[in-house]
Amino acid sequence: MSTTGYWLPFARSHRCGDLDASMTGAAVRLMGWVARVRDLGGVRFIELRDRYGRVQLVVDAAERDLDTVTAGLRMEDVIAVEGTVRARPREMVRDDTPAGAIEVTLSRVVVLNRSEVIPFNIADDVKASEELRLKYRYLDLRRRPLKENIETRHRVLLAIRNFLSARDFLEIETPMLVRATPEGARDYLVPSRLHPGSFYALPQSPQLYKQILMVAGFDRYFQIARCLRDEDLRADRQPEHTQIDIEMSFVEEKNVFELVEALMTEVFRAGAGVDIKAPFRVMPYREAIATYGIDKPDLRLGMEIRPLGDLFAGTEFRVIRQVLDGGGEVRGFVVKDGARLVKRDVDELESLAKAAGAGGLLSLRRGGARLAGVAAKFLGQAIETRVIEGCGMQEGDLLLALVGKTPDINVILGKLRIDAGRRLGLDSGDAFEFLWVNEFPLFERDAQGGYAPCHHLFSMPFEEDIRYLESDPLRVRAHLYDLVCNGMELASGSIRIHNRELQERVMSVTGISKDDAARRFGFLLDALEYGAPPHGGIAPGVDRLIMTMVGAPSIRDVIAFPKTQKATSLMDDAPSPVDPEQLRDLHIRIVPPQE
RNA sequence: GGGGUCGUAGUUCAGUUGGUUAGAACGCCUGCCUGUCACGCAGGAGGUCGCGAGUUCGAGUCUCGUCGGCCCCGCCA
Repeated sequence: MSTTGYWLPFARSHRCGDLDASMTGAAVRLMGWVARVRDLGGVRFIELRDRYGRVQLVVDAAERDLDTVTAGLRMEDVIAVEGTVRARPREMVRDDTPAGAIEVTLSRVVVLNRSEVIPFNIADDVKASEELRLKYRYLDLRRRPLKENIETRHRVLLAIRNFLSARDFLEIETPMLVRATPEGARDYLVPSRLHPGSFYALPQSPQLYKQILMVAGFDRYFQIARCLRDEDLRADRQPEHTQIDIEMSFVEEKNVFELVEALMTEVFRAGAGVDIKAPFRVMPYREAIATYGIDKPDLRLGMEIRPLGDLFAGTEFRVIRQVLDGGGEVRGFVVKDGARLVKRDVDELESLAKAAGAGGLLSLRRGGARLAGVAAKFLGQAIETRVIEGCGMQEGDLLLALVGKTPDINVILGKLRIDAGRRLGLDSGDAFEFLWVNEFPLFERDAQGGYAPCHHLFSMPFEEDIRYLESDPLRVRAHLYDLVCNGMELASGSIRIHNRELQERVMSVTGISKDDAARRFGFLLDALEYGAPPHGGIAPGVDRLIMTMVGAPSIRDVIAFPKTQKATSLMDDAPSPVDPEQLRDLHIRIVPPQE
């Protein structure tokens, strides 16, 4: 009988993960990778691993042929084995794995393929650098934590398709080669061979197409859509990400909320086996900024930011008095049991505040009936009592506060709050705190002093704010909403504009003339004139959803083949130079970067 | 575009004020070992100190540049 070969010697009867004590006595044919070899001389143990689990194989040295074949085995060799499941001797039973009570005695071993000496161990807690792991991604993906993330991702995508399909949503594919859009994120461009000098873009999102699908009468659409943006990367940003693109006709904001709440409930059950609480809390943008200094607050942290001016009123402390007299504010938040923050933590928080533009950081700790801290001696018992009571400070609680102008100090306080929460470990744990943030402004100031869409151009303004479109654009709120979970923006959507005239007015606020609009978005504007129904939608990001669900620190942990921070793939070495002939076909000449 | 940080055997790391032949653990190879499960024991091989300049009698160590990984700001979802 052959002991090596590329062709399967027999059919697989079970997976390693199928075996447990109930299988004792069964004849099995397994295939998988050698995870470990323990050679005791007279007996050799081999741990066999496949996608489903691990099982221990046993070879007795007296079995000469088997001994010879297995003596040469190395980690990650691929083998096929035939054998019998038997109970382990009582004192050898392990209860940390399903197959811990049994082992397989072999009658045949075939080496299907050898492995080179592996560059790093296939262990749950890998020690190798991420650089190495990305180069050998196929080995990294054999590790259980990464494998389980990919499995979770599959279950989530399946649950999404089932959920939406059961509610009459149609999955419709939109093009990958689309028209370039200069505003918003930078496009990935694709040169056209048939049209020298012209380019397609890879889609940043299917936004325009899904709106046009609404005009086409597909009143419930979804797509598991890949979206591509040529922007710099972060721990939660990749050049291509996947979103669940959803659009509906004849709906209001609350209908979208209800749908997504039901979807998330289903998805967290399928993906993580967790029951989440719905409906989610809803908070206007203005309140999120005022209370948390950020539009995607992590509610797990608590520590709401509050105005403190009244509590400090009448203080002789110059730093505070001058700001209050000058129309500024004192704002801050209470760190529960802030004694857990040591002096170095507080010093680093102050550095963070100063780096963000604050003059300094007020830190006051309650000790008995008094406050302790650099500023405390300028306050006096009366004000200290007022602050302790007004903020509800318990023994050991720490008040962190800034003085200055809002919203500046609020944004800085928001950063301090997150940093303090991280130092206290409040951002870990298995809770999921969902939150809708809505009533976003339609516009924000852009770098040139003009107006840019806060989100995108197509969101419907509040009816009562439309009159400020031209006179005071920043005052215009829109039916724009984000779904936030644990400080992560999980989804973003809006009710869209379905009227050409209004759409053109909004565009013109951002500096897009009617002619520009017609040239660049003419197909959408035209479509709006042929019975476009009121519609709206949302797009939850799959990668961030899985990250949040499994607690992954990096988006790379939930994508099979991710890019590095410089947007390269270390495994296949993309991007790469191409042959001159390919460039000639595309009518492209390379201009080397200037020195 | 900017800031921070890391880069030394296959891997993870140590390496003193710049000084003889750059170490350890795991992995790998050889031998021994019949109940291991991070098996154990003995021995061995294995290095362009990311790359390039510079300073110096002498550079893993100091300086400059450069490449790459990661985190952050800008940007972006």
